[in-house]
Amino acid sequence: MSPRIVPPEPAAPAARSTYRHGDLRRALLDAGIELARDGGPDAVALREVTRRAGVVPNAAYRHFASRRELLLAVRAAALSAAATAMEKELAALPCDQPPVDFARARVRAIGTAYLRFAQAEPGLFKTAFLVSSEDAQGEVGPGRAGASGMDPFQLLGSAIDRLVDVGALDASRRPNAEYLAWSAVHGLALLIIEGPLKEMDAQAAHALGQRLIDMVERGL
Amino acid sequence: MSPRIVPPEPAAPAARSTYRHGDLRRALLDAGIELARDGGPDAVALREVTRRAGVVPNAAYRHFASRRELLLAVRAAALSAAATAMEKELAALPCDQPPVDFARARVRAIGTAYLRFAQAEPGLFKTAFLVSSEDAQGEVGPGRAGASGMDPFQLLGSAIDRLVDVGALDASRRPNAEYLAWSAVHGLALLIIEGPLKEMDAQAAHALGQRLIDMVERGL
DNA sequence: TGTACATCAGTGAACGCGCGTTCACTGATGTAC
DNA sequence: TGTACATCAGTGAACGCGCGTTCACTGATGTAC
Repeated sequence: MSPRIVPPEPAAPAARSTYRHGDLRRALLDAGIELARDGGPDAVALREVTRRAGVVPNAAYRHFASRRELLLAVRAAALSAAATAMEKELAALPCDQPPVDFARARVRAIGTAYLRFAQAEPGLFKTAFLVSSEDAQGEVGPGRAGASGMDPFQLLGSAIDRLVDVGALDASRRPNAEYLAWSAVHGLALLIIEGPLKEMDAQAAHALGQRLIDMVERGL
Repeated sequence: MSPRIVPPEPAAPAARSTYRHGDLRRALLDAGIELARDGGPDAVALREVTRRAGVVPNAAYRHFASRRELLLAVRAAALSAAATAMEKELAALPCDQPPVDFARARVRAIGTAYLRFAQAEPGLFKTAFLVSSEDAQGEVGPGRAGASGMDPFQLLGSAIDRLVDVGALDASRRPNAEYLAWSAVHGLALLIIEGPLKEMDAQAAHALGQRLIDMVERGL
């Protein structure tokens, strides 16, 4: 119908009626999250993000000082999503059990959620937990947290604290214990999403995850 | 002295007297290993590799079909280096101990070597163990092994087999046990070289590594 | 209620970068006679 | 032992790509009078 030859325009952004965008920062962030979801942190390219938002590349600089700042914002969102997944897993636990069991179950739930999140959202997982800490330097703030106001690492830390409180973990073993637990699930998550366990089906991976968490619980 | 103005030539490659190179494949591979050592797998760029070998970019195509093939060769070398580190750690173990202790010590030694290798050679470690398995598809062969003829994964697998042989691990727990052990050290290695434990000094990291390996031993 | 103006979000064009890869070539080497 | 020739390792030049970032601009918005 249209006499104009339309150049290839994959996933044409919703045409703006106004000159101004409305909420470009949000749109850029959403596009960044989408890219991270599909391709991990390396896929978050400033140019592609603006393309998806239907805006010229340098427009991003009104909202982010650099590609790095955009990536950190995306990473915060990914951390927040992970925290939310953990909170959800925690909320599903039955409360009517002995405190020791409950405390142990909480730690298990966090590990399980970590592994599930890695499998369900490998791109976001990598963005949240595989960006080198020097790239992410000096960024703490909110935005990384779930509804509880805690980020994933804080959730794990407080669950392990509780283990000590109820007497399920000797206080002498407490220091750095979160890194031991985290190491185990972190490593398995990577073997599953990028490593030799990639071909493993979700069910078998979940079973292996539970064995891993058993190992941590027994070994901590 | 020279009247010619020499353009900036960082780390000038040894000038060739002959037209032919001699062993360009080896030179490219060595340059690739050096780049991987300094910057991990992403740093292995075909152009930079040829630059360091003092050769024009497309010369690489006489020896590698693509950048990917070069990277796989570098990765094989990195795996081989890791295997050698493990063999060295194994060789240092005293043999005059009960078989159960010895078998356990072997597994510990492999984990310890894995963590030491990660700390000593983070770039090579990432190249060996962080390249996604689909990027590395269809590449097995030799060149990944140490003197024993086994690659790192085979070394771990056979150490765990021995645990079963001497009765230190129930056969029913054997399947996939290597992935549980691997997960733990893999995760810690990453937390140390790229994650929040980056600032930890080598000594503290080693101590934490030993605690982690204790945990695995107790929990397997 | 209407006009002048400052603000500043998004435009348009361009920069230089390094990358992987392809092409037709040249010239040193080693082999066959 | 000496020459003709095939092989093939490395050259030279170019391609198109996508990237991050900078510049001077334009035009819609909201505020002050």
